[in-house]
Amino acid sequence: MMVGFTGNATYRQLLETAVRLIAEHGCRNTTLQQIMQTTGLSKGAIYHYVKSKEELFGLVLTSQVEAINDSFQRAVEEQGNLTGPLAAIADGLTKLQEKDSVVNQIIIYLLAQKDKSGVTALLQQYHERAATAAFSWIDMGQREGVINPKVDARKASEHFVMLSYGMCMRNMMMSEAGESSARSFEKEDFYNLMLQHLK
Amino acid sequence: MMVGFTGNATYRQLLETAVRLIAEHGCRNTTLQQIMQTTGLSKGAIYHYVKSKEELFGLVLTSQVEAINDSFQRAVEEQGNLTGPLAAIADGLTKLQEKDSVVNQIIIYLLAQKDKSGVTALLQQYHERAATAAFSWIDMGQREGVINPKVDARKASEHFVMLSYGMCMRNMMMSEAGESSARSFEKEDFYNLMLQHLK
Amino acid sequence: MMVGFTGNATYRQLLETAVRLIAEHGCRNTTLQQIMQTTGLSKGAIYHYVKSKEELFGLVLTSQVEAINDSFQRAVEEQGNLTGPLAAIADGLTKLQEKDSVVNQIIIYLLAQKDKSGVTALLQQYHERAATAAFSWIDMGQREGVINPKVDARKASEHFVMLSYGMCMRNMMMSEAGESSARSFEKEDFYNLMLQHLK
Amino acid sequence: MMVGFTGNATYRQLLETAVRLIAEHGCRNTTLQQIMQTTGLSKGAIYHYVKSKEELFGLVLTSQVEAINDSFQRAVEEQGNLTGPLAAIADGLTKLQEKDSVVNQIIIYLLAQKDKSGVTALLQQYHERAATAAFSWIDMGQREGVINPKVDARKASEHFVMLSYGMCMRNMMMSEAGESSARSFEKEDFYNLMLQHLK
DNA sequence: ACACTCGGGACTGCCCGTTAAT
DNA sequence: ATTAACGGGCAGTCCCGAGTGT
Repeated sequence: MMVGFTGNATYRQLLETAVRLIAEHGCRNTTLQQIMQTTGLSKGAIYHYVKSKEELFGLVLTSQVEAINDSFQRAVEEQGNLTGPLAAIADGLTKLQEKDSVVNQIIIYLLAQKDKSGVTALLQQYHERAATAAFSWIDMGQREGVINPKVDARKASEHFVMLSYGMCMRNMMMSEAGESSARSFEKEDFYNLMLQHLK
Repeated sequence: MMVGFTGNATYRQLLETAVRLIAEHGCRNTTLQQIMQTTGLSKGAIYHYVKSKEELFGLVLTSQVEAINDSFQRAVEEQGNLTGPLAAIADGLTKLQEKDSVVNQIIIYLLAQKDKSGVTALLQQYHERAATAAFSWIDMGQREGVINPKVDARKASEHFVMLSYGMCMRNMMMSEAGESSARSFEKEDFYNLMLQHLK
Repeated sequence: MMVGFTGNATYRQLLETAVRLIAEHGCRNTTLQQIMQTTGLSKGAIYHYVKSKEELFGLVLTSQVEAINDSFQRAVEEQGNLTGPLAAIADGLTKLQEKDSVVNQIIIYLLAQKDKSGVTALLQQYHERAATAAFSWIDMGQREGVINPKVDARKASEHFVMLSYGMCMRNMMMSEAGESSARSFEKEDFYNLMLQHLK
Repeated sequence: MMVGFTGNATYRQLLETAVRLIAEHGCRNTTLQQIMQTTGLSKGAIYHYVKSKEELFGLVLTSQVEAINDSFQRAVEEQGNLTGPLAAIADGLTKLQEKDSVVNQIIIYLLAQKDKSGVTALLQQYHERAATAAFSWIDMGQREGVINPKVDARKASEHFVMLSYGMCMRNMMMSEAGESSARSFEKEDFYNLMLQHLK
């Protein structure tokens, strides 16, 4: 269903509106009525493109991930302006978990209703995509000699993705907290951890 | 509001029923109507004890965590029947993330609506509790000499909690998946990782 | 669910409004929104009393049947002003099938969605009630000597109910028809038929 | 609109699919989407042949009736293998009311929305067709001397059709019932009744 | 203080039909 | 003559508060 619409104007409008509303009000508060009102589309029109609110959000999810991956590839190609692929990787991964990024909000939103048919598929799709992306990044690093070739790229990528999930959850939980003792594990810690493993 | 009811019969019935229904149907599908029907209580009666569905679930959450921590303490006291405190720690942490445990379901459920007033507090409460528990476990290990005293117990505990969050999310996402290449990171990997860090 | 509300004011208002709206616009066009608007009640209020639109209509159905039966009993008690119990019976039965009576509209409406859970029960309930009413009428006639005691009251009552159903359907089908050749079977034919059987 | 398509392939596919889906899921649950999906036709294509769901179902109705009448004519021609035209008539009429036959489901479905424009016409059409069929059957019986020539064929046919309607409704209501006391009026009773009247 | 009935408002999913484009 | 796109409408579900009685 998602195929073929990619270039459609209203379809893109739908996705963009969803992103904006989610960023503004969160997933749960982004109702179909708001989307209808903002886009000017009717309920039937929306249901012509997506078959549920969840699918819409899932589509937003993948599109965002795609964008992040693209920006990573571009960053690598431009090279040099980053302190090396390693930093790019760290940056790519952390981008996936910024406290209240749309991506994470959607993941949690979907996770909370994975009993609904179809939702699990969306989530697995995302995980697979994220894991392979991380894998390709590490692999690229190994070819270029910046990452120890002995490390199991597969396991390491899974490990990093999981860490990123963990940071996401923790950050969501601690957002707006005192931040005092909470700030004990941050981006740089994540970066160091990675270095330790990839040397 | 939660104080003073702890010993009340109907209050306990409420919690137990909630646990059972969540385990059976998941958080989202556990509606107030079902709880009403199962307990025989009326809507108003329930709201007399808890002021929202979220609070109820939060109460369930902490009660469950309490139970897990107790069982950990007991396990340590009995000692010997486990291969050492380290294994007990790993066990304690993994218990917090078994695929579809009630605890994790509730966490995700709450996380998905942390914009609601009060929910964030519940989550922070949980995180703090989990982190301090992990900290106390590591600390205990260091005193007994099984864990390298040089490691920063604070950071390590945060790290482990995050890893446990990550595994939780990944497992929820991949549940019912082909499990073929998915089984690349499991309990033993977690255990090894811990050993590496704590030596 | 219907028990206990019988005396409630809003509940009665609900039923009465339903009857009126059905009589005016038909079952299908009587939407919940109209009911809400007319009664001034909210959706939640309505669903507090009935658990579906069908149940509401079913409740209307039985209440109407009850009313008809009552009016029959009263007619018999007053006696004399009718040409005898027989005519009263004929009148009672025909009242159940006046072309566009609310009763028949509801029956058809429910019949058209008897696949929905609970609807079948409502219909059986109605049929049973109607059949036993007819039976009691015939029985009463036999005791008073106006009806041949040899006839099987059970069978005859079923027969009459079925005939009444048939007339209902036919009349609904032919309503607004030319009425020319269509008027070949009417109330008096029904009356004669009954006489023939009951002598 | 229905004229001219009779021989068309996709048109026939449409009808057949409708019959099958109705037989499987009932009228109400046979949605346009299902028909689209099963036939592979698009919404526009379907609406090119019929101008509403009701018309489609009406078309199915008449086609089915036609088929029944044909089978009756064939049965009469073969003669002898039946105990006489009378039995054939009874058989023909009862075939029109088998509990959950597609025919009756459609009739009820249409009856429930006879307020819609055009639906009444479809129903009258059906009734007329059924009544004249019954009339011709009785007439045929009188010419062959098996039916008392004194009976008013017109009235009798109307009577029988109505009885058949009544049985249809009753059977639909009582389907899946205890069948204990319900089984008081069945096919043979119907047959006897006919004999009584036609002698 | 405690318990509950009664009522309110919001939202999702679904479905049928029509219009513009080809 | 076939399709994609779109428009509205409706039922059912849910969580919750306001008012009532005890």
